[in-house]
Amino acid sequence: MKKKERHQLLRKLVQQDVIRKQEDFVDKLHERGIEVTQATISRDIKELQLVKVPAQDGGYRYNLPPEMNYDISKKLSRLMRDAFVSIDTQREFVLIRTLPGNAFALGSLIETAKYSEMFGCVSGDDTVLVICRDEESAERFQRRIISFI
Amino acid sequence: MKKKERHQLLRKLVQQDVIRKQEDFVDKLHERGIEVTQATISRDIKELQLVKVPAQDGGYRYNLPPEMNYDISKKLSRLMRDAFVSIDTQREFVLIRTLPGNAFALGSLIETAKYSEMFGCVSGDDTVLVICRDEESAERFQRRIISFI
DNA sequence: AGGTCGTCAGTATATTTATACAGTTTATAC
DNA sequence: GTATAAACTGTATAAATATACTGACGACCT
Repeated sequence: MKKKERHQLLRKLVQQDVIRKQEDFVDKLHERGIEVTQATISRDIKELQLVKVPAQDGGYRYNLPPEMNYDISKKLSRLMRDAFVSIDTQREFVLIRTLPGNAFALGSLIETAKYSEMFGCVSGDDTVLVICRDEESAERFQRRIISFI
Repeated sequence: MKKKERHQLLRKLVQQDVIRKQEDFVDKLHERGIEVTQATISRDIKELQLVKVPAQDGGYRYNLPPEMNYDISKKLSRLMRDAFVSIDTQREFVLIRTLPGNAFALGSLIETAKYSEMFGCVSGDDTVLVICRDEESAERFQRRIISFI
């Protein structure tokens, strides 16, 4: 296992799992049979510029570098302008319709952005369903998404 | 000194000074005659969702929450579209020209965004001069700025 | 072969950060 | 007023993170 590969993996992990502390990374890697220590993770985090963000649930979680988020934000903006059709809320659900074939990409971006209002997200061909934490979150989320257009 | 005020101050400090660790906050507040301990700062940071970002210089610095940066990025984008006139580099300097009266606002935004390429920044009425770390940074910085248009 | 340089990672530890607990103040109800 | 609860902070310490130091490994020489 080379450093480069590990870095790749860390980026992936930080996006798909909730990493609260560096030991979580160590554990995840151990699960995959990769031996590393917290010290190495600390150095990796420094190189990758991952950040520990205080989360809305009172905990903490590691995240991609803020700069990357610019990119995500930009991509989201571009995609929304290109493929957005409509958005609607119903209780804690937000339904976003896109031009056919674009929903999956949009869903991925939304997932990566990890909005705090969001609880989960499924996407089909022209529809993204976002499940928020509650009704209020759903409205806030809708406003956010609209602001990208 | 109420918590609210302190939070305001922390936001200001984190933007205008380089805060490497929580003790730096404590020191800055002491300088202003405000008594606080690291524990309080830790809790404040959690509430304000400030993040400790690995910096390009090998150190660390605290920053505004990534979400806020979206805003800054958006504002920058809007202002650039509205007021941008031209941009040019010369060695490690980048000169941005804007419509009269807009340079100061643009400079402030650029300062807030704290681009790693940037060393310093002065703004007049229709001109922002950005001093980068070196020639390469200057070019990278120019590309970045252009991408906002 | 041996020698030198550079990268990388572990161990041990220093440094930094988070928090349990307790005390104080401030708001709210009675 | 007094009682009770909630918000806030410091102290002490636990927990988490960063790093000095060291050794291992490989690349590239002579």
